[in-house]
Amino acid sequence: MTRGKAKDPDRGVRLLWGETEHDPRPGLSLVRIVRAAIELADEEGLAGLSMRKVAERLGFTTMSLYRHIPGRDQLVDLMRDEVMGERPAAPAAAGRAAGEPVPSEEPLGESGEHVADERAGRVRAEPSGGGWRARLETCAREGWELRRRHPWLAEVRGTRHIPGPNVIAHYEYMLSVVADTGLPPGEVIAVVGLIGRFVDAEALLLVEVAQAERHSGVSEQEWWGTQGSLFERLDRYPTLSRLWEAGGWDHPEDSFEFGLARLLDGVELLIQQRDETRDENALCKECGTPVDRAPSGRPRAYCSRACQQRAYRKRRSP
Amino acid sequence: MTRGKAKDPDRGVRLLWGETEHDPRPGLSLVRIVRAAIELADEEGLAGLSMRKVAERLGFTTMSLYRHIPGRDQLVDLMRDEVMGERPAAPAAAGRAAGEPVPSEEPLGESGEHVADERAGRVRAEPSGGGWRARLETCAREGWELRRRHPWLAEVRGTRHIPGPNVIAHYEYMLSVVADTGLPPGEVIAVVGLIGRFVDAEALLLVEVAQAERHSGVSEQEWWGTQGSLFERLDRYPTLSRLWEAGGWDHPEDSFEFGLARLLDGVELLIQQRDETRDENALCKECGTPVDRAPSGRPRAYCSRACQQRAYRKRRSP
DNA sequence: ACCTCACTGTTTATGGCGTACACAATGTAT
DNA sequence: ATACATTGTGTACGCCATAAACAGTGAGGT
Repeated sequence: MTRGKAKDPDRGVRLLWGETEHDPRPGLSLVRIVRAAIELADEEGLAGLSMRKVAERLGFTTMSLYRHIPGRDQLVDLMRDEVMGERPAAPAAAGRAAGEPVPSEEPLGESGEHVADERAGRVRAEPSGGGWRARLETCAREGWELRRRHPWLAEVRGTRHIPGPNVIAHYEYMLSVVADTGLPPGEVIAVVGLIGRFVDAEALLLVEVAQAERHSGVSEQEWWGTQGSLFERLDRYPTLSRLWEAGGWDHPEDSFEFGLARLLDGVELLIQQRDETRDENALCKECGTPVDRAPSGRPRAYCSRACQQRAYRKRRSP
Repeated sequence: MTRGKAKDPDRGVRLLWGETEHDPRPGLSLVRIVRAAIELADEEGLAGLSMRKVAERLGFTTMSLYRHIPGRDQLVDLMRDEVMGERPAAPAAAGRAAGEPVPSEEPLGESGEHVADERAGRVRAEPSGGGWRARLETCAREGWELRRRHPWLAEVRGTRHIPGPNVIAHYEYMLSVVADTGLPPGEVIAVVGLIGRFVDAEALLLVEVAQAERHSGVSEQEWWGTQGSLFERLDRYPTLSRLWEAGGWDHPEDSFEFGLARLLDGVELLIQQRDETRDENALCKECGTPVDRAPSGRPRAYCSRACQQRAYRKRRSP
């Protein structure tokens, strides 16, 4: 894979961000290829996605695809951005980033004001109440939901995938949610990355199970049953055996829900810590110099008795 | 991949758990193949690991490998277990699970008491002070370290890899560490899985960067620089721009350290909650019946005023 | 000594993959 | 009408895993 050279390195960007030339003519077109590829990947997974099969599904030869797309990698980028444009559940109108839904060919929703000169990807409709935690959780859940519809999304690996408008819109929104917490920039980015990678990792787990079941014809349980002689050897591991007998594997936690809760808890703790630190490093309300924090007790508002007194006098007789 | 049928489903288990037949004869052997494969994967990644190249490296034909190993998948299983047997940093002697280091051919360490009838994998030397958190963190760090030595380890995907003795020993140890916290079985397993998947996901990130750099010859920075026209389009995303200008990407957090800290914080919180719950569900100190928890305030020690009074009298005049 | 047989390595072949390259058909601009 | 850009096709290359048939080699039994 990815053996092709980049004769025109900008081609990938333009395909994703360029105005969609939706010609109703017969024959191949970018969107048709992308659509067919998504269908195929939905059915057979990303490993089952091949240029040959996409072409077959469209009734063309393999090489015809290359007249529209530089190669397989760019096709995947386009597929990713396409599905990221699907609305999560309730349809949403334009947002603050000059939005207009991007799903090509037919926006499917009622057309709002057209901006059309540049695509900016689908963005969230409104802040949609709740604190950062509820919103971040919703983001994670929508990502999870999306990956249940399009499992291959979690299989997309590699760091050099060009983000399209919809991918960026998602990213922008998540960043804005976390940025509202007042965390420093580096940590905002880290939190968003952490959550995103978590969702992907968990989704990948499910994909792998499904994939193995599909193309082996044997369910996960049955398959492990086949490896009977393995389990006999596990008796000598005390913790393993104890947990097994306690039914730990019979009633497993939902690993997505469990992990998400732990992760959000961890982030919440970080935010609390930062808040405290900020308070402790607060400036004197009177003179502006930094207040040194006390080892315990209520954080001080003034740097010295003198300032405290000055402020008191001001309050009494302004 | 994985197109071979399982004529002998137990073969995989026996290869991993069977006594190592280390024949010093010339020619091929299981261990030689596994060693060569590990070298190759260390250099070229799991995607670069092919039966052809392994055979070439050993000076045999491709098909000769199949006389010793059912297929590529099983080879990967064997490689995984092999490297899991490497000692983390300080060499460790036998543990409680009838340990003996498994790294085949030559154990490399000073031989302790031989048990030898069955392999049980390398296990930790001792509880090695510190609470669950320090120990779990050490586990994660060792996993991280191992994946830096053998990056392909993170690339091993799929749910149907048979664990060998060393893999199981690691798992057993992590389970025991978390089990010590008193969490219910399902949650113990969930925590260990969560941490494990996190380490893998983060390691995979690095692998992907390195891999892309290696076989494209262009560094990550340079490559993204090539996509210049992308960044021009990102100006209209407010949060993205703000974080960019604030230098969020210039001084990024160490995503492994950051994520691990959040994760452990989240787990710690869970454990605290469970402890409180346990206290709240504590039994009456006098009569033993469960105490119903109050919505707020100090948890009650007695189920009723009557029991509280009885206990008080006992204390006064025993 | 001879035959048998298991073990080990080789040769050949099949079907899959991404894509480079030369060629053909078609519609548009000059 | 001619030149040209666009679009689709056919062939070919090198890579992958592995199935199947074949060949050499040494051990055991007769």
